[in-house]
Amino acid sequence: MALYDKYPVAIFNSLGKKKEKFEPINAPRVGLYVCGPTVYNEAHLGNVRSFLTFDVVWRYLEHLGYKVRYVRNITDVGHLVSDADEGEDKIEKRARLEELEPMEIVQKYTNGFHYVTHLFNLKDPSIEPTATGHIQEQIEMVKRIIDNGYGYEVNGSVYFDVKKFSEKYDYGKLSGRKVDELLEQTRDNLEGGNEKQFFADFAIWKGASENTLMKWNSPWGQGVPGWHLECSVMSTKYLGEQFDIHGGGMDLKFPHHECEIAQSVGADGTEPVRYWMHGNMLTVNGTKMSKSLGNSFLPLELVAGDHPLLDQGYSPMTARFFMLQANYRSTLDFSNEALKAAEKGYKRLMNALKSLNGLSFENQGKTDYGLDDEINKQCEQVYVEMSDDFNTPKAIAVLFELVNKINAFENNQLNLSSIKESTFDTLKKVFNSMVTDVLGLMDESDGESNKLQEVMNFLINMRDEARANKNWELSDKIRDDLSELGITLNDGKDGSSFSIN
RNA sequence: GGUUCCGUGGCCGAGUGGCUAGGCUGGGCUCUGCAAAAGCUCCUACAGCGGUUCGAAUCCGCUCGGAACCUCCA
Repeated sequence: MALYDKYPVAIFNSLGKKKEKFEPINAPRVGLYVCGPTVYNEAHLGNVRSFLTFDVVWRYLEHLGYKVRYVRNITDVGHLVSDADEGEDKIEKRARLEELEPMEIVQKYTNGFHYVTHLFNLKDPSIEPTATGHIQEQIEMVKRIIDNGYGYEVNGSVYFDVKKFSEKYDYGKLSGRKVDELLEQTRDNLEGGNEKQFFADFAIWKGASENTLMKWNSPWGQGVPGWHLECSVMSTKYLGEQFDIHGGGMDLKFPHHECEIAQSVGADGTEPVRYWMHGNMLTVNGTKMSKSLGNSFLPLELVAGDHPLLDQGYSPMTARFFMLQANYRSTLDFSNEALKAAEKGYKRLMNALKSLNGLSFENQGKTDYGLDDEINKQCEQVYVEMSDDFNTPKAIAVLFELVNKINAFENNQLNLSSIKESTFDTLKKVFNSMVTDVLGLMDESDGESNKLQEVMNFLINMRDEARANKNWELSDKIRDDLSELGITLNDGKDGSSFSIN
């Protein structure tokens, strides 16, 4: 029996706004598509949250035994500044500012993005396709949309005919919008000089002007694909006309994802996505973190603590743990207090992990069935919570209940031999795989060199001698001086150990 | 203006009808040469008002406050 049968996953589907049992189209294979970054500048911590959410989704599904193909794109053309169909290409604009080739910008910020994902221990996706690498496929899709009567050409640009589409299909069902009301609902609906027949129409191919750097040949002249198109094209190409899960930030729900649905249905007549998942925003003082408000910070600023918002630096794993302590569908408010609390909690969790792996089951004593049963139940509960729409905060809460048990075993406050060996094995397996493989938390204190270990052993031995001779003056000096260097000594029953702050 | 969401203890943050979150902080106890760590334990909240119900943080209504989307954004 596969783990995914034992712990069936429920996913909150944005389409319908309720939790549904997750049933892949071709189990055990799962297709997962997530909208990646537009690489025109550096990713900030808010961006990281979304990708982290789906990193854990991917990790957990794989852990349950699914074979997941995770596609996360890089948008390197077609994303326009300001108005979606009127402005300059974001990357091209940046290229002019930095006096670089557009593709240099793409490379630079793609590299930067990868640096960030690795910093936070996000796994590299199965496929990371780019929009510029799929121009031909995008042109083909535009053709199919036109052939089906849902696209029209104006001056070398092609627009998606939302009105026509909505005669037969429900445009707006994902975001809860109604086409009839869209016009009145918009604050500024009088954008002048528009080629569009209906203001809600969107570009699927945008004609390029003479001096544009980024442009490709097409049946409608030189131009660039519309922003929404790449995701439809690449998800279809690598995951099929219909696939399992599509993820992204809340702010992409409309218009981006709504347009994706329209394009796929308009081109191929197929509803593209079974389960839509949307992550919520990271906020600062209750307001969305964004560059324009100046309340965002970059990962390196986070680590260095080099930003007015930050009292101190926080490690990437502290931030990762912090974000996983909240549900992905809730906004999460950033504050120094909260991050400091997360830092301590994270260390507590990792120390317990280290302790657990240092424990070995010696011999079976008299079994405490109450304790044995409790540990088994908590191990199962972690899966139950994760399977309930990837509820990381609840799963972590259960893990902390296990931390209490582990620490008590470690310090002989509970007797390890009072549980069954099989229970101990389960505990070890579940705790390790959940913390490391699924939540993706790494022990950052790793990398202490052997030399340091040797020197510390030397100091600890020296202090033990002093303590044996009741030379408290010397033993306390060693401990206090080390403490000033950021190394804490902990005296346990089986001798002293040290940890680096 | 339209659509949607949220308001939980000192802080963060789970929780959709009856039972418990969890982390951090603060108090107490145990252990310890003293500390630290750890274990145990205490502080027990659901914006306000009304309604439904045997019973509501949880459902409904209103009020107040905040946010997101409608325009690029994870």
